Amino acid sequence: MPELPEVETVVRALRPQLVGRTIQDVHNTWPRHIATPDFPELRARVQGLQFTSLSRRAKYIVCHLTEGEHLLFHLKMTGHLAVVPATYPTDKHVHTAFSLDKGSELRFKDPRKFGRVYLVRNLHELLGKLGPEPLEDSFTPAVLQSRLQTHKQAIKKTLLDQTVLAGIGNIYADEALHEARIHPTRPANALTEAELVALHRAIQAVLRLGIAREGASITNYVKPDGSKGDMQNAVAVFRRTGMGCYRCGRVIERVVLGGRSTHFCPGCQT
DNA sequence: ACCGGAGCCTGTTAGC
DNA sequence: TGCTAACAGGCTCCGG
Repeated sequence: MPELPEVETVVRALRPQLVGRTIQDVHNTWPRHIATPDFPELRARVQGLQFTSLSRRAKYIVCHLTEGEHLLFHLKMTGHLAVVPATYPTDKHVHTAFSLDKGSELRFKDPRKFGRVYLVRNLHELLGKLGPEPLEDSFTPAVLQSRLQTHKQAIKKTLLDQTVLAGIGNIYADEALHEARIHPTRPANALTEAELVALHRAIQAVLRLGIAREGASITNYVKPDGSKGDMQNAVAVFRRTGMGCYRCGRVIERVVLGGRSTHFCPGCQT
């Protein structure tokens, strides 16, 4: 489900619902849902702790708790987080739930079971290898160039590497390359100066548009309240195979790169 | 060191 | 309609 804009949307929705809440208990029906530590230890360590703030790093949702603890969630493909009244009907795909004060519950459901929960004191252990955040001011065309120059593989594949750049996934990689008019199979370290500037601008533009439209509800993703985002109505190439390019009219093609569907316009991406 | 492919999972959809 | 195969927005591990 989620890439940077979707995860950012989730964080923004959960923040006012979680900050100030206290965790009273944790329930788990599928132990592997919790990556670290094991469930009994996680349960013991978070009981009584309070959410002090929420942030996002790459595609991780980071909950800062009292006592120096950090509760992280990765939604992977189909994860969904929501704060609901404890009396709200349950769903068979909720694998981990946090009972909060004031009768509410934070529920993590995930039909495909790829998503994970982490509890760490040291954030760097988990997040240290991630590349730069593409929407921060410090992310410049020169930074993009330095991140790409050691990668000769296809630019599409490189954009999905979270240690190169954080937060981009399959939708926004395809969209950014189309916006920048760059063919997805071009070697990452062979982009021209002008292309690097265009790609930098395109990455920021598509991610900002995705956030403004509260994410792309194409297959699974919905916001914490269950409603859809709007980015699916603004994509230029993603899952538009066989349809006309809005810019040049050529038919959008699909190829598989690094095992992932890749959509591009053969007319204006070179 | 790099690259492709399998694996993790279940649900939905496309095709016969 | 019903079965099967392909596919899914992520990421890690493994072997060549």
